[in-house]
Amino acid sequence: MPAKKKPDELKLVKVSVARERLEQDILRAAKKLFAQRGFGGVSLDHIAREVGASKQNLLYYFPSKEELYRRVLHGVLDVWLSYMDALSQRPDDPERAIREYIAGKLRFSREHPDDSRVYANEVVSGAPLFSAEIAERVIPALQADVAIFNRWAEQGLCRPVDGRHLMILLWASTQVYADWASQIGLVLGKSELEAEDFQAAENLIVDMVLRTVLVQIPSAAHQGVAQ
Amino acid sequence: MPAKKKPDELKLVKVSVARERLEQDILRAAKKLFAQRGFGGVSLDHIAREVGASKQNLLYYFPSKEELYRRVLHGVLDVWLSYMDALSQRPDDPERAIREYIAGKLRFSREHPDDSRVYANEVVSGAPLFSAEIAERVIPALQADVAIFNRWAEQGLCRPVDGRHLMILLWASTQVYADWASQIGLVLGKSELEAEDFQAAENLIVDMVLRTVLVQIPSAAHQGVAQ
DNA sequence: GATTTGTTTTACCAATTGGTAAAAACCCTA
DNA sequence: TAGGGTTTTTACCAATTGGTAAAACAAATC
Repeated sequence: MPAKKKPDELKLVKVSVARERLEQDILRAAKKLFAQRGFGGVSLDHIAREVGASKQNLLYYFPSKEELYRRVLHGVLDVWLSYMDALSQRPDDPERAIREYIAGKLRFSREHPDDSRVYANEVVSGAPLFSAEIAERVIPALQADVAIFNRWAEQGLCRPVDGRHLMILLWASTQVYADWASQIGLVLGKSELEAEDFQAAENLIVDMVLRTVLVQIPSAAHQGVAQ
Repeated sequence: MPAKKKPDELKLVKVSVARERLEQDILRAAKKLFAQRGFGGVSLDHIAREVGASKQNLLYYFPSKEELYRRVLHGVLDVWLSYMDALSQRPDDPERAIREYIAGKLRFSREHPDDSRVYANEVVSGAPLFSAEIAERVIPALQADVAIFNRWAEQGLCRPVDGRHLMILLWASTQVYADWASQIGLVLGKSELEAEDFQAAENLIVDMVLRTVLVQIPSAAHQGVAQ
Protein backbone atom coordinates (compact mmCIF):
# COMPACT_ATOMS: atom_id res chain seq x y z
CA MET A 1 0.00 0.00 0.00
CA PRO A 2 1.93 3.01 -1.19
CA ALA A 3 1.63 6.19 0.75
CA LYS A 4 1.00 8.07 -2.45
CA LYS A 5 -2.51 6.80 -2.76
CA LYS A 6 -3.76 8.21 0.49
CA PRO A 7 -3.62 11.93 -0.21
CA ASP A 8 -5.13 11.22 -3.57
CA GLU A 9 -8.15 9.64 -1.95
CA LEU A 10 -8.30 12.41 0.57
CA LYS A 11 -8.34 15.04 -2.10
CA LEU A 12 -10.98 13.21 -4.03
CA VAL A 13 -13.17 13.02 -0.98
CA LYS A 14 -12.76 16.67 -0.18
CA VAL A 15 -13.42 17.77 -3.70
CA SER A 16 -16.46 15.59 -4.01
CA VAL A 17 -17.81 16.96 -0.75
CA ALA A 18 -17.59 20.55 -1.92
CA ARG A 19 -18.86 19.61 -5.33
CA GLU A 20 -21.63 17.57 -3.79
CA ARG A 21 -22.80 20.46 -1.69
CA LEU A 22 -23.19 22.92 -4.51
CA GLU A 23 -24.70 20.21 -6.66
CA GLN A 24 -27.28 19.54 -3.96
CA ASP A 25 -27.95 23.24 -3.58
CA ILE A 26 -28.58 23.49 -7.30
CA LEU A 27 -30.85 20.47 -7.27
CA ARG A 28 -32.79 21.84 -4.35
CA ALA A 29 -33.26 25.24 -5.96
CA ALA A 30 -34.17 23.67 -9.26
CA LYS A 31 -36.70 21.42 -7.60
CA LYS A 32 -38.36 24.34 -5.89
CA LEU A 33 -38.67 26.30 -9.11
CA PHE A 34 -39.67 23.38 -11.32
CA ALA A 35 -42.33 22.56 -8.74
CA GLN A 36 -43.72 26.05 -9.06
CA ARG A 37 -43.56 26.64 -12.77
CA GLY A 38 -42.80 23.39 -14.50
CA PHE A 39 -39.91 22.63 -16.81
CA GLY A 40 -40.70 25.20 -19.48
CA GLY A 41 -41.45 27.96 -17.03
CA VAL A 42 -38.00 28.03 -15.43
CA SER A 43 -34.76 29.33 -16.91
CA LEU A 44 -31.23 28.35 -15.96
CA ASP A 45 -30.59 31.94 -15.03
CA HIS A 46 -33.52 31.82 -12.68
CA ILE A 47 -32.16 28.75 -10.91
CA ALA A 48 -28.66 30.18 -10.85
CA ARG A 49 -29.80 33.37 -9.16
CA GLU A 50 -31.75 31.37 -6.58
CA VAL A 51 -28.64 29.41 -5.65
CA GLY A 52 -26.28 32.38 -5.91
CA ALA A 53 -24.19 31.10 -8.76
CA SER A 54 -23.85 31.89 -12.44
CA LYS A 55 -25.72 30.12 -15.20
CA GLN A 56 -22.42 28.91 -16.63
CA ASN A 57 -21.58 27.46 -13.28
CA LEU A 58 -24.74 25.40 -13.33
CA LEU A 59 -23.77 24.17 -16.75
CA TYR A 60 -20.44 23.08 -15.32
CA TYR A 61 -22.24 20.72 -12.97
CA PHE A 62 -25.09 19.70 -15.25
CA PRO A 63 -24.50 19.47 -18.96
CA SER A 64 -27.92 20.82 -19.94
CA LYS A 65 -31.18 22.06 -18.54
CA GLU A 66 -32.89 18.83 -19.48
CA GLU A 67 -30.26 16.76 -17.69
CA LEU A 68 -30.70 18.88 -14.59
CA TYR A 69 -34.44 18.40 -14.76
CA ARG A 70 -33.97 14.68 -15.18
CA ARG A 71 -31.78 14.55 -12.11
CA VAL A 72 -34.42 16.43 -10.14
CA LEU A 73 -37.12 14.07 -11.33
CA HIS A 74 -35.01 11.08 -10.46
CA GLY A 75 -34.52 12.31 -6.91
CA VAL A 76 -38.21 13.08 -6.61
CA LEU A 77 -39.11 9.57 -7.62
CA ASP A 78 -36.72 8.14 -5.06
CA VAL A 79 -38.45 10.07 -2.32
CA TRP A 80 -41.90 9.31 -3.66
CA LEU A 81 -41.31 5.59 -3.76
CA SER A 82 -39.73 5.53 -0.31
CA TYR A 83 -43.10 6.53 1.14
CA MET A 84 -45.03 3.91 -0.75
CA ASP A 85 -44.03 0.55 0.71
CA ALA A 86 -46.39 0.42 3.65
CA LEU A 87 -48.73 -2.17 2.21
CA SER A 88 -46.07 -4.80 1.73
CA GLN A 89 -44.72 -4.18 5.22
CA ARG A 90 -47.82 -5.61 6.85
CA PRO A 91 -48.90 -8.37 4.51
CA ASP A 92 -51.39 -9.93 6.92
CA ASP A 93 -53.00 -6.95 8.59
CA PRO A 94 -55.01 -4.98 6.04
CA GLU A 95 -56.27 -2.41 8.50
CA ARG A 96 -52.86 -1.45 9.82
CA ALA A 97 -51.34 -1.61 6.36
CA ILE A 98 -53.93 0.75 4.98
CA ARG A 99 -53.64 3.12 7.91
CA GLU A 100 -49.91 3.28 7.55
CA TYR A 101 -50.01 3.63 3.80
CA ILE A 102 -52.33 6.61 3.99
CA ALA A 103 -50.41 8.16 6.84
CA GLY A 104 -47.18 7.71 4.91
CA LYS A 105 -48.46 9.29 1.74
CA LEU A 106 -49.87 12.22 3.67
CA ARG A 107 -46.56 12.59 5.44
CA PHE A 108 -44.91 12.73 2.04
CA SER A 109 -47.26 15.51 0.99
CA ARG A 110 -46.45 17.40 4.12
CA GLU A 111 -42.72 16.87 4.25
CA HIS A 112 -41.95 17.03 0.55
CA PRO A 113 -44.53 19.24 -1.13
CA ASP A 114 -42.09 20.36 -3.81
CA ASP A 115 -41.27 16.79 -4.75
CA SER A 116 -44.95 16.11 -5.05
CA ARG A 117 -45.48 19.17 -7.23
CA VAL A 118 -42.61 18.39 -9.54
CA TYR A 119 -44.08 14.95 -10.01
CA ALA A 120 -47.53 16.41 -10.58
CA ASN A 121 -46.24 18.88 -13.13
CA GLU A 122 -44.49 16.15 -15.03
CA VAL A 123 -47.51 13.86 -15.05
CA VAL A 124 -49.94 16.61 -16.05
CA SER A 125 -47.66 17.37 -18.98
CA GLY A 126 -48.01 13.78 -20.08
CA ALA A 127 -44.65 12.75 -18.60
CA PRO A 128 -42.76 13.48 -21.82
CA LEU A 129 -39.34 12.90 -20.27
CA PHE A 130 -40.24 10.44 -17.65
CA SER A 131 -42.85 7.93 -18.70
CA ALA A 132 -40.17 5.26 -19.13
CA GLU A 133 -38.91 5.62 -15.60
CA ILE A 134 -42.43 5.79 -14.22
CA ALA A 135 -43.34 2.64 -16.08
CA GLU A 136 -40.22 0.94 -14.76
CA ARG A 137 -40.34 1.98 -11.14
CA VAL A 138 -43.80 3.21 -10.20
CA ILE A 139 -46.04 0.81 -12.02
CA PRO A 140 -44.42 -2.35 -10.61
CA ALA A 141 -44.74 -0.93 -7.11
CA LEU A 142 -48.39 -0.29 -7.79
CA GLN A 143 -48.96 -3.72 -9.29
CA ALA A 144 -47.50 -5.22 -6.14
CA ASP A 145 -49.92 -3.22 -4.02
CA VAL A 146 -52.85 -4.28 -6.15
CA ALA A 147 -51.72 -7.90 -5.83
CA ILE A 148 -51.71 -7.53 -2.06
CA PHE A 149 -55.31 -6.34 -2.12
CA ASN A 150 -56.26 -9.28 -4.30
CA ARG A 151 -54.56 -11.71 -1.93
CA TRP A 152 -56.39 -10.20 1.02
CA ALA A 153 -59.63 -10.63 -0.83
CA GLU A 154 -58.84 -14.27 -1.57
CA GLN A 155 -58.01 -14.89 2.07
CA GLY A 156 -61.26 -13.30 3.11
CA LEU A 157 -59.40 -10.52 4.92
CA CYS A 158 -61.07 -7.84 2.90
CA ARG A 159 -63.87 -7.31 0.43
CA PRO A 160 -63.03 -7.58 -3.26
CA VAL A 161 -62.30 -4.13 -4.60
CA ASP A 162 -60.81 -2.80 -7.78
CA GLY A 163 -57.33 -2.36 -6.42
CA ARG A 164 -56.12 -0.24 -9.30
CA HIS A 165 -58.77 2.43 -8.90
CA LEU A 166 -58.46 2.26 -5.15
CA MET A 167 -54.75 2.99 -5.43
CA ILE A 168 -55.46 5.86 -7.81
CA LEU A 169 -57.91 7.29 -5.32
CA LEU A 170 -55.35 6.99 -2.55
CA TRP A 171 -52.72 8.75 -4.61
CA ALA A 172 -55.09 11.49 -5.61
CA SER A 173 -56.60 12.17 -2.23
CA THR A 174 -53.26 12.30 -0.44
CA GLN A 175 -51.11 14.13 -2.99
CA VAL A 176 -53.75 16.77 -3.37
CA TYR A 177 -52.71 18.12 0.02
CA ALA A 178 -49.34 19.04 -1.48
CA ASP A 179 -50.22 19.85 -5.07
CA TRP A 180 -53.35 21.85 -4.34
CA ALA A 181 -52.15 23.34 -1.08
CA SER A 182 -52.87 26.87 -2.26
CA GLN A 183 -56.49 26.08 -3.04
CA ILE A 184 -57.01 23.95 0.05
CA GLY A 185 -55.68 26.85 2.06
CA LEU A 186 -58.42 28.99 0.57
CA VAL A 187 -61.00 26.34 1.39
CA LEU A 188 -59.90 26.02 4.99
CA GLY A 189 -59.39 29.75 5.37
CA LYS A 190 -55.71 29.63 6.25
CA SER A 191 -52.60 30.47 4.32
CA GLU A 192 -50.75 27.32 5.29
CA LEU A 193 -51.93 23.83 6.11
CA GLU A 194 -51.32 22.75 9.68
CA ALA A 195 -50.91 19.45 11.46
CA GLU A 196 -54.58 19.30 12.38
CA ASP A 197 -55.59 19.64 8.74
CA PHE A 198 -53.47 16.69 7.77
CA GLN A 199 -54.88 14.79 10.70
CA ALA A 200 -58.45 15.55 9.61
CA ALA A 201 -57.62 14.44 6.09
CA GLU A 202 -56.05 11.25 7.38
CA ASN A 203 -59.02 10.48 9.55
CA LEU A 204 -61.47 10.92 6.71
CA ILE A 205 -59.51 8.98 4.13
CA VAL A 206 -58.74 6.11 6.48
CA ASP A 207 -62.33 5.94 7.56
CA MET A 208 -63.61 5.84 4.01
CA VAL A 209 -61.20 3.23 2.82
CA LEU A 210 -61.66 0.95 5.79
CA ARG A 211 -65.44 1.15 5.50
CA THR A 212 -65.13 0.18 1.88
CA VAL A 213 -62.49 -2.47 2.11
CA LEU A 214 -62.89 -4.28 5.40
CA VAL A 215 -65.33 -7.13 5.76
CA GLN A 216 -66.56 -5.97 9.14
CA ILE A 217 -67.01 -2.32 9.80
CA PRO A 218 -63.86 -1.10 11.53
CA SER A 219 -63.74 -0.36 15.19
CA ALA A 220 -64.95 3.05 16.22
CA ALA A 221 -61.43 3.71 17.43
CA HIS A 222 -60.84 6.14 14.61
CA GLN A 223 -63.11 9.03 15.21
CA GLY A 224 -62.29 10.46 11.84
CA VAL A 225 -65.84 11.21 10.89
CA ALA A 226 -66.41 13.64 13.69
CA GLN A 227 -66.38 17.18 12.42
CA MET B 1 -87.26 53.06 -36.79
CA PRO B 2 -84.77 54.52 -39.20
CA ALA B 3 -83.42 52.27 -41.94
CA LYS B 4 -79.94 53.47 -41.22
CA LYS B 5 -79.62 51.41 -38.09
CA LYS B 6 -80.23 48.04 -39.64
CA PRO B 7 -77.12 47.66 -41.81
CA ASP B 8 -75.07 48.93 -38.97
CA GLU B 9 -76.32 46.18 -36.72
CA LEU B 10 -75.86 43.63 -39.48
CA LYS B 11 -72.28 44.61 -39.99
CA LEU B 12 -71.57 44.48 -36.33
CA VAL B 13 -73.00 41.00 -36.10
CA LYS B 14 -71.07 39.72 -39.10
CA VAL B 15 -67.81 41.16 -37.92
CA SER B 16 -68.25 39.81 -34.47
CA VAL B 17 -69.04 36.36 -35.86
CA ALA B 18 -65.81 36.19 -37.86
CA ARG B 19 -63.87 37.72 -35.04
CA GLU B 20 -65.49 35.41 -32.56
CA ARG B 21 -64.51 32.34 -34.54
CA LEU B 22 -60.81 33.12 -34.71
CA GLU B 23 -60.87 34.26 -31.12
CA GLN B 24 -62.37 30.94 -30.12
CA ASP B 25 -59.81 29.07 -32.20
CA ILE B 26 -57.03 30.92 -30.45
CA LEU B 27 -58.52 30.26 -27.05
CA ARG B 28 -58.93 26.59 -27.85
CA ALA B 29 -55.36 26.21 -29.07
CA ALA B 30 -54.04 28.19 -26.14
CA LYS B 31 -55.98 26.07 -23.72
CA LYS B 32 -54.57 22.89 -25.18
CA LEU B 33 -51.00 24.12 -24.94
CA PHE B 34 -51.32 25.75 -21.53
CA ALA B 35 -52.82 22.48 -20.30
CA GLN B 36 -49.77 20.60 -21.49
CA ARG B 37 -46.97 22.92 -20.50
CA GLY B 38 -48.33 25.57 -18.21
CA PHE B 39 -48.17 29.32 -18.68
CA GLY B 40 -44.40 29.65 -18.78
CA GLY B 41 -43.86 26.70 -21.05
CA VAL B 42 -45.84 28.09 -23.98
CA SER B 43 -44.89 30.90 -26.33
CA LEU B 44 -47.20 33.07 -28.36
CA ASP B 45 -45.48 31.81 -31.47
CA HIS B 46 -46.28 28.29 -30.42
CA ILE B 47 -49.96 29.07 -30.06
CA ALA B 48 -49.99 31.05 -33.28
CA ARG B 49 -48.55 28.17 -35.27
CA GLU B 50 -51.08 25.79 -33.75
CA VAL B 51 -53.94 27.99 -34.91
CA GLY B 52 -52.39 28.91 -38.24
CA ALA B 53 -51.99 32.61 -37.64
CA SER B 54 -49.13 34.93 -36.87
CA LYS B 55 -48.03 35.92 -33.42
CA GLN B 56 -48.87 39.54 -34.18
CA ASN B 57 -52.32 38.44 -35.16
CA LEU B 58 -52.85 36.89 -31.75
CA LEU B 59 -51.75 40.15 -30.21
CA TYR B 60 -54.39 41.92 -32.23
CA TYR B 61 -57.08 39.86 -30.50
CA PHE B 62 -55.47 39.64 -27.08
CA PRO B 63 -53.37 42.51 -25.82
CA SER B 64 -50.82 40.30 -24.08
CA LYS B 65 -49.92 36.72 -23.29
CA GLU B 66 -51.08 37.14 -19.75
CA GLU B 67 -54.43 38.50 -20.86
CA LEU B 68 -54.87 35.53 -23.18
CA TYR B 69 -54.04 33.18 -20.36
CA ARG B 70 -56.49 34.94 -18.11
CA ARG B 71 -59.22 34.53 -20.69
CA VAL B 72 -58.44 30.85 -20.98
CA LEU B 73 -58.56 30.45 -17.21
CA HIS B 74 -61.82 32.32 -17.04
CA GLY B 75 -63.41 30.00 -19.55
CA VAL B 76 -62.02 26.99 -17.75
CA LEU B 77 -63.56 28.12 -14.52
CA ASP B 78 -66.93 28.60 -16.20
CA VAL B 79 -66.88 25.02 -17.41
CA TRP B 80 -65.56 23.70 -14.13
CA LEU B 81 -68.27 25.37 -12.09
CA SER B 82 -71.00 24.28 -14.45
CA TYR B 83 -70.32 20.66 -13.47
CA MET B 84 -70.38 21.37 -9.77
CA ASP B 85 -73.95 22.20 -8.88
CA ALA B 86 -75.30 18.69 -8.41
CA LEU B 87 -75.53 18.80 -4.65
CA SER B 88 -77.79 21.80 -4.53
CA GLN B 89 -80.04 20.32 -7.21
CA ARG B 90 -81.25 17.56 -4.92
CA PRO B 91 -81.35 19.17 -1.52
CA ASP B 92 -83.30 16.38 0.13
CA ASP B 93 -81.86 13.22 -1.37
CA PRO B 94 -78.23 12.82 -0.31
CA GLU B 95 -77.67 9.55 -2.11
CA ARG B 96 -78.84 10.81 -5.48
CA ALA B 97 -77.12 14.13 -4.99
CA ILE B 98 -73.81 12.46 -4.25
CA ARG B 99 -74.17 10.03 -7.12
CA GLU B 100 -74.87 12.84 -9.53
CA TYR B 101 -72.13 15.05 -8.18
CA ILE B 102 -69.51 12.36 -8.64
CA ALA B 103 -70.83 11.39 -12.04
CA GLY B 104 -70.78 15.03 -13.09
CA LYS B 105 -67.24 15.66 -11.98
CA LEU B 106 -66.05 12.52 -13.72
CA ARG B 107 -67.89 13.59 -16.85
CA PHE B 108 -66.05 16.88 -16.64
CA SER B 109 -62.74 15.04 -16.45
CA ARG B 110 -63.69 12.99 -19.45
CA GLU B 111 -65.21 15.70 -21.60
CA HIS B 112 -62.89 18.55 -20.72
CA PRO B 113 -59.51 17.11 -19.79
CA ASP B 114 -57.67 20.18 -21.01
CA ASP B 115 -59.79 22.48 -18.90
CA SER B 116 -59.02 20.31 -15.94
CA ARG B 117 -55.30 20.37 -16.66
CA VAL B 118 -55.14 24.12 -17.11
CA TYR B 119 -56.82 24.47 -13.76
CA ALA B 120 -54.45 21.95 -12.21
CA ASN B 121 -51.42 23.72 -13.62
CA GLU B 122 -52.57 27.01 -12.24
CA VAL B 123 -53.31 25.63 -8.80
CA VAL B 124 -50.03 23.71 -8.56
CA SER B 125 -48.23 26.94 -9.38
CA GLY B 126 -49.93 28.51 -6.42
CA ALA B 127 -52.57 30.26 -8.54
CA PRO B 128 -50.48 33.42 -8.94
CA LEU B 129 -52.88 35.00 -11.42
CA PHE B 130 -56.07 33.46 -10.29
CA SER B 131 -56.41 33.10 -6.58
CA ALA B 132 -58.73 36.10 -6.44
CA GLU B 133 -61.17 34.62 -8.92
CA ILE B 134 -60.96 31.21 -7.26
CA ALA B 135 -61.68 32.77 -3.90
CA GLU B 136 -64.61 34.65 -5.40
CA ARG B 137 -66.22 31.92 -7.44
CA VAL B 138 -65.00 28.50 -6.32
CA ILE B 139 -64.85 28.85 -2.58
CA PRO B 140 -68.45 30.08 -2.20
CA ALA B 141 -69.66 27.16 -4.30
CA LEU B 142 -67.75 24.83 -2.07
CA GLN B 143 -69.01 26.48 1.10
CA ALA B 144 -72.52 25.97 -0.16
CA ASP B 145 -71.85 22.30 -0.70
CA VAL B 146 -70.37 21.92 2.76
CA ALA B 147 -73.41 23.65 4.19
CA ILE B 148 -75.63 21.14 2.44
CA PHE B 149 -73.75 18.28 4.06
CA ASN B 150 -74.12 19.93 7.44
CA ARG B 151 -77.85 20.38 6.91
CA TRP B 152 -78.21 16.74 5.95
CA ALA B 153 -76.39 15.76 9.11
CA GLU B 154 -78.68 17.95 11.21
CA GLN B 155 -81.75 16.40 9.60
CA GLY B 156 -80.39 12.94 10.29
CA LEU B 157 -80.15 12.21 6.58
CA CYS B 158 -76.45 11.49 6.77
CA ARG B 159 -73.65 10.95 9.24
CA PRO B 160 -71.69 13.98 10.35
CA VAL B 161 -68.58 14.27 8.22
CA ASP B 162 -65.98 16.92 7.67
CA GLY B 163 -67.55 18.34 4.56
CA ARG B 164 -64.52 20.37 3.55
CA HIS B 165 -62.17 17.43 3.44
CA LEU B 166 -64.83 15.30 1.82
CA MET B 167 -65.19 17.83 -0.96
CA ILE B 168 -61.43 17.96 -1.37
CA LEU B 169 -61.36 14.20 -1.69
CA LEU B 170 -64.11 14.31 -4.28
CA TRP B 171 -62.27 16.93 -6.32
CA ALA B 172 -59.02 15.05 -6.11
CA SER B 173 -60.33 11.61 -6.90
CA THR B 174 -62.35 12.76 -9.89
CA GLN B 175 -60.01 15.31 -11.45
CA VAL B 176 -57.15 12.87 -11.26
CA TYR B 177 -58.73 11.01 -14.17
CA ALA B 178 -58.06 14.04 -16.35
CA ASP B 179 -54.89 15.47 -14.87
CA TRP B 180 -53.08 12.17 -14.40
CA ALA B 181 -54.51 10.45 -17.44
CA SER B 182 -51.07 9.58 -18.75
CA GLN B 183 -50.07 7.81 -15.58
CA ILE B 184 -53.44 6.14 -15.11
CA GLY B 185 -53.11 4.86 -18.63
CA LEU B 186 -49.85 3.23 -17.62
CA VAL B 187 -51.51 1.74 -14.55
CA LEU B 188 -54.40 0.31 -16.51
CA GLY B 189 -52.21 -0.77 -19.38
CA LYS B 190 -53.90 1.29 -22.06
CA SER B 191 -52.91 4.44 -23.88
CA GLU B 192 -56.29 6.10 -23.45
CA LEU B 193 -58.93 5.87 -20.78
CA GLU B 194 -62.19 4.34 -21.91
CA ALA B 195 -65.78 4.52 -20.79
CA GLU B 196 -65.46 1.41 -18.65
CA ASP B 197 -62.56 2.93 -16.76
CA PHE B 198 -64.58 5.98 -15.88
CA GLN B 199 -67.45 3.70 -14.90
CA ALA B 200 -65.20 1.67 -12.63
CA ALA B 201 -63.89 4.84 -11.04
CA GLU B 202 -67.42 6.14 -10.54
CA ASN B 203 -68.55 2.89 -8.96
CA LEU B 204 -65.69 2.87 -6.51
CA ILE B 205 -65.91 6.52 -5.52
CA VAL B 206 -69.68 6.44 -5.13
CA ASP B 207 -69.49 3.27 -3.10
CA MET B 208 -66.86 4.69 -0.78
CA VAL B 209 -68.61 7.97 -0.22
CA LEU B 210 -72.01 6.46 0.37
CA ARG B 211 -70.63 3.92 2.82
CA THR B 212 -69.02 6.77 4.71
CA VAL B 213 -71.76 9.30 4.56
CA LEU B 214 -75.08 7.49 4.66
CA VAL B 215 -76.64 6.46 7.92
CA GLN B 216 -77.68 3.07 6.65
CA ILE B 217 -75.42 1.17 4.31
CA PRO B 218 -76.59 1.91 0.81
CA SER B 219 -78.52 -0.58 -1.25
CA ALA B 220 -76.44 -3.16 -3.04
CA ALA B 221 -77.78 -1.71 -6.28
CA HIS B 222 -74.38 -0.23 -7.07
CA GLN B 223 -72.08 -3.13 -7.68
CA GLY B 224 -69.12 -0.82 -7.70
CA VAL B 225 -66.97 -3.00 -5.55
CA ALA B 226 -67.00 -5.93 -7.93
CA GLN B 227 -63.65 -6.22 -9.64
C1' DG C 1 -65.37 54.89 -56.67
C1' DA C 2 -63.72 57.17 -52.49
C1' DT C 3 -63.57 56.62 -47.73
C1' DT C 4 -63.93 54.64 -43.53
C1' DT C 5 -63.45 50.65 -40.73
C1' DG C 6 -61.53 46.34 -39.36
C1' DT C 7 -57.88 42.88 -40.05
C1' DT C 8 -53.36 40.99 -41.35
C1' DT C 9 -48.61 41.38 -42.54
C1' DT C 10 -44.04 43.30 -42.53
C1' DA C 11 -40.39 45.19 -40.19
C1' DC C 12 -38.43 45.91 -36.02
C1' DC C 13 -36.99 45.92 -31.01
C1' DA C 14 -34.55 45.00 -26.59
C1' DA C 15 -34.33 41.25 -23.43
C1' DT C 16 -33.83 36.55 -22.49
C1' DT C 17 -33.16 31.80 -23.85
C1' DG C 18 -29.84 27.50 -23.62
C1' DG C 19 -25.29 26.72 -24.66
C1' DT C 20 -19.94 27.13 -26.01
C1' DA C 21 -14.97 28.55 -25.63
C1' DA C 22 -11.53 30.22 -23.36
C1' DA C 23 -9.38 32.79 -19.91
C1' DA C 24 -8.84 33.56 -15.11
C1' DA C 25 -8.87 32.26 -10.27
C1' DC C 26 -8.56 28.87 -6.96
C1' DC C 27 -6.67 25.04 -4.33
C1' DC C 28 -3.94 21.39 -3.17
C1' DT C 29 0.18 18.69 -3.33
C1' DA C 30 4.83 18.18 -4.53
C1' DT D 1 6.61 28.43 -4.73
C1' DA D 2 5.85 26.12 -8.87
C1' DG D 3 2.68 23.16 -11.34
C1' DG D 4 -1.57 20.75 -12.23
C1' DG D 5 -6.03 19.90 -11.74
C1' DT D 6 -10.66 21.92 -10.44
C1' DT D 7 -13.84 25.47 -10.33
C1' DT D 8 -15.54 30.05 -11.61
C1' DT D 9 -15.84 34.01 -14.51
C1' DT D 10 -15.76 36.57 -18.74
C1' DA D 11 -16.97 36.97 -23.30
C1' DC D 12 -19.70 35.42 -26.75
C1' DC D 13 -23.35 33.18 -29.73
C1' DA D 14 -27.55 32.33 -32.56
C1' DA D 15 -32.32 31.64 -31.62
C1' DT D 16 -36.40 32.86 -29.33
C1' DT D 17 -39.04 35.67 -26.14
C1' DG D 18 -43.13 39.18 -25.62
C1' DG D 19 -44.30 43.31 -27.66
C1' DT D 20 -44.62 47.84 -30.80
C1' DA D 21 -45.31 50.74 -35.06
C1' DA D 22 -46.69 51.24 -39.19
C1' DA D 23 -47.73 49.80 -43.62
C1' DA D 24 -50.65 46.89 -46.53
C1' DC D 25 -54.80 44.64 -47.27
C1' DA D 26 -59.78 43.68 -47.16
C1' DA D 27 -64.64 44.91 -46.70
C1' DA D 28 -68.43 47.39 -46.34
C1' DT D 29 -70.92 52.06 -46.48
C1' DC D 30 -71.63 56.32 -48.40
